[in-house]
Amino acid sequence: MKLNARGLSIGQIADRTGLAVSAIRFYEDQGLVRPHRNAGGQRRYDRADIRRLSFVMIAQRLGFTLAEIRAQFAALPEGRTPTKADWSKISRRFGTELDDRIAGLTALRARLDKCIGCGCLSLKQCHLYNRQDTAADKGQGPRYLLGDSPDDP
Amino acid sequence: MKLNARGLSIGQIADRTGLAVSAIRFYEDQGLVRPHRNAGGQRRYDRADIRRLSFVMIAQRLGFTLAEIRAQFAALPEGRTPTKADWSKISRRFGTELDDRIAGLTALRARLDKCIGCGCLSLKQCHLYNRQDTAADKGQGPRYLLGDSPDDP
DNA sequence: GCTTGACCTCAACTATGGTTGAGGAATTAC
DNA sequence: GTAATTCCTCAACCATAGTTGAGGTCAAGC
Repeated sequence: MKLNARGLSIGQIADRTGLAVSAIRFYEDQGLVRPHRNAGGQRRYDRADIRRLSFVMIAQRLGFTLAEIRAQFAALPEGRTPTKADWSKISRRFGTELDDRIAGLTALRARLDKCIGCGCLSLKQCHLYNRQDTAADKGQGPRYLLGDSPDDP
Repeated sequence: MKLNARGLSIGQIADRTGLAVSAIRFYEDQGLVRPHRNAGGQRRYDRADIRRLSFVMIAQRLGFTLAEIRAQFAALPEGRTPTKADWSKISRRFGTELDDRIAGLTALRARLDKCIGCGCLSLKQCHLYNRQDTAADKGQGPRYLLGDSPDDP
């Protein structure tokens, strides 16, 4: 095996990360990784790119979209290889965001419980669906979502 | 306005639920609601369908896919209109499932914290990605996901 | 009875997150 | 030096969750 003229091939990266070659190319399209090219036009990756791609996998597992991950990656340094401190900072951001999401889900879960317990299914205004911060709510009054009409059985 | 010859039109259902007409038709394609047709071939809905569709909206908000919602709806009675008890039973199922998801996310969040704290970013075996119940894991040994090589800085 | 609005089907298009395959070029192995 | 891999780009396709528009029909108001 040759030394690849400095850098790992996409297949080697795929083996190291467990990602499919097609997924790695796709992530490049999405601006998540920027390999350089060798004389023949083939992609060559740094070792640091393995970390970058692994981080993508983890963040996806945590429920983040590629666009969100790309946005967070904007905080990584441009000129130099990210340090452990850079990665820790990003990890903490994801952690905070994840906390918010868990809190949101927990609140939603509590509302569901209230609905089950109080017969909300026939209430005029559903605790679960009204006055939420959904984009669709903007400019609209409360809707009768779980009740057919005010006195429905 | 005529009485619609027993049943609500799709436009009336859209007004009551806040859903787009196109979405309601799509949910029918997905097997989530089964309106009957009048003599002219137009869809006519029962009042109970409003509840059904509202439940779809709520379950989606809770993070469930249409396929999952359809699967849960299989527990609703075939011949008769679902009672409040039927809906409560389904709500509790979603609640339990939601609890599991929140617990899963919380566990993941804890692993992320461990990674941040212990310098996991350079560990051989990442707590966040190894030995998970992911389909991709099957038949494969542990991978060096967040570490480039055993002694990488 | 006719016009207007609501409804019909079907196909195409949106975004997200990729995979698959065609046809060809580069690299590696022997 | 040649054969086997691996890689390249580009286009098409998968699922999920719908929206949009074309072309045509049905229902309701006056």
